[in-house]
Amino acid sequence: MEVQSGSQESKPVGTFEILHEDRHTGARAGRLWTQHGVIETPVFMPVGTQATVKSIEPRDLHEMQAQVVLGNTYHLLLRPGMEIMETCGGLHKFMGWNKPILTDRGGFQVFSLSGLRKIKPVGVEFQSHIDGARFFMGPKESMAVQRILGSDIAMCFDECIPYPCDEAYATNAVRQTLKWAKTCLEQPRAEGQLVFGIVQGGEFTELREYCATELAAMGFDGYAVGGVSVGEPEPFLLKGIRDGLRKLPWEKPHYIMGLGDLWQMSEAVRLGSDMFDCVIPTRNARNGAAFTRDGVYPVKAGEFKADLRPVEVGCDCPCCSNFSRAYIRHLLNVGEILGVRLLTLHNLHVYHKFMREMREAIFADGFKDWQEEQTRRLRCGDARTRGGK
RNA sequence: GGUGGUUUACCGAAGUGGCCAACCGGGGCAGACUGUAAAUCUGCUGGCUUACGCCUUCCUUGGUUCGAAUCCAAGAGCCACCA
Repeated sequence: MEVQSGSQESKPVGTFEILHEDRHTGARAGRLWTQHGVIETPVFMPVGTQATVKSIEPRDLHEMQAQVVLGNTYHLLLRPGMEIMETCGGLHKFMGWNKPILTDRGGFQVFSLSGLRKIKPVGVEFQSHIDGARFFMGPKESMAVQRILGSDIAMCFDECIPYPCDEAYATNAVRQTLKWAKTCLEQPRAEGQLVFGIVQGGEFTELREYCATELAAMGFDGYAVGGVSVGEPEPFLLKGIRDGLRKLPWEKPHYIMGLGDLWQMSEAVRLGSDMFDCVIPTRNARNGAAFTRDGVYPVKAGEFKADLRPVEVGCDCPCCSNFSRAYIRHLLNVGEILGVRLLTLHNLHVYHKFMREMREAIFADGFKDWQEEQTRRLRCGDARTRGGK
């Protein structure tokens, strides 16, 4: 089937076009055609684990020009459950979002809920974090759930290992991941649903290269690098990305899972990555952190008690256009939900703008300079005093 | 005017002779957060110190005691009832 883009063009679902490659780096700007529309890359995908990007709604997402959001297999299977999801006609209809959705496969919960599961050859025995009920999820179950969810991009069920992790364990996890990837690929899917394979391998270069090579041979619609940003020091994180990308087909979309530090994303783009997701801008907003192009700062801090400047000077998001730091700080400190919502809007706005600028810089063959400038600001800038008085 | 009660750190509130620089809430401050068990979690919240520790504290003053936030006396503030 074919999809229409903003212009009158149309291409088959699953097509990934690299529109331009930066002349001086590995960065590229592209377009991924999905069942629910075109995704322009590099792209940041807000995380909407439980069928909502916490505290905001689709209208907000459209306004900030979000192109695709995440949903989570594990969490949505537990609640509301697939019977209801089927009745409601899938995740798009259920949550009122008509643009692309990528569903995470529940494999991350193998990592994040490590105390509540047992890994077996055919899948993972989970114990629900809600009521303790035991249930099983393997590649087949995960894909079945993602089919019902009807996401545009389904992720392969895999084993995400922690950091640190010894080589023997990592090797075994890669073996498992590859076996499950093959099974996933054989499962029935929703109409137009793409499937991405996930490279694991921890900090071990050969393992990651091996995993990537094997996955590439299976022929996925796109590829993800997983097992990064699981608490490892930044040099290991970047190494994991480089190792993961090295053997992947260059012409397919590259998704770095869970990566959400602005500078780290720019670095990953420089190496040839296209897609990112992360809870940082949303979760940290709820915890009072304001993201700016000059770094992060806690708006909750007392020094902003009477600060009339917007959260970020020069920002045109709904939060900064209308409200002061003093007000946002007040809302957060008295526990008013509006504070959380406004700061979430701001942070996501910053993220999306960052991605759009990256894309422009790539088209202009100026990615290197752009990134250097951003690095200076993000890592050495003073977020708190941005814009002077 | 009389009788009874009460007074603890920013607020509330434990503690009623040594284990008390004083439990616990709230508030305040700081930090953490990378595919969401997260509008969460951690630390600090008398002074000086990185810390060990030292110093000054539980309304005020005086006393009892080896030792007092804790017991006694007087005073002050607040509360209740009686006149």
